[in-house]
Amino acid sequence: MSDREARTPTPAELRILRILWRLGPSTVHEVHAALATEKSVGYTTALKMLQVMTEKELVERETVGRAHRYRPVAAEETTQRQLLRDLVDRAFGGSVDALVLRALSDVDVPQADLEEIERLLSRERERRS
Amino acid sequence: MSDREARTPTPAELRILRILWRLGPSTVHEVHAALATEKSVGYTTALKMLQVMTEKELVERETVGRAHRYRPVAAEETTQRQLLRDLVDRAFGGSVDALVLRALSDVDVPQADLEEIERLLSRERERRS
DNA sequence: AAGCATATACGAAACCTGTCGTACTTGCAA
DNA sequence: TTGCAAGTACGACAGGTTTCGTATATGCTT
Repeated sequence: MSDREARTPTPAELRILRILWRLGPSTVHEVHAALATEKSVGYTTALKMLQVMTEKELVERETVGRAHRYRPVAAEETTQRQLLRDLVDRAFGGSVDALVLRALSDVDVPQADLEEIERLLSRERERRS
Repeated sequence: MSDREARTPTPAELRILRILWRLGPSTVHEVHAALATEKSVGYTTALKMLQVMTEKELVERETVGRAHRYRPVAAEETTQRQLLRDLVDRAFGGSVDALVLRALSDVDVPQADLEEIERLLSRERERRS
């Protein structure tokens, strides 16, 4: 249990990571302030989360005076990929395109986005040729 | 707590749902047999899961002699959409296309799949015009 | 009718997540 | 130098998930 596993972050952990990706390295105070705008939560809760996340190596911290400044260990992109991989495996039998197709068939996706994705997709496809 | 919430299934629940979607309505015995091929787990564990899932209304059951036959309440497609919606909200700031783009940039997606998706995408786009 | 095989029901333990209260530390201002 | 403000550390608990052991019910075979 003490080692390298790179488990996917829990929902509460992800909420904090998103704040750190947005704000950059931040103190508990700053994280708590940002968190409190979307969800009522105590200061020590934010602190404890960050401590646990440090333990799990989801974040690193640097000492600044008497306080700590936290930063995410993984880039947002990396974590998003990991979460997608996880979902693809758990719910789509490992097929990325089954997931993509399902996502695109969502009625909420605006027409304009479909066109945009189509453009990016063909660019991506060509990049690989 | 007694009512309509439609929470997303937990990982273990999803494993069972996938079996039911694949096999159709099944007994505990059948679910356990299928489950055991991918993961070593006791019979009563499968039974208990199904009981809890019935409680949560993730599955329904019908009595067949002394046994029960279980079926998923929601279609696979519906659950996949729900899980995607959840991930989009938690990790992609609500943007479906951010998720799709990230999924497609995965190096594991074969070239042929990109082409396939492109085809389906343009069909979907036209369907909506 | 007895007894075995096959079911379900139920309770509880181990673990994880998320929340917070309380105790402790430390730097700085008066 | 004393004490307050601003921090961290730690323990604990409530709730949920996952696992399984044990108890109980029931139908079939002889």
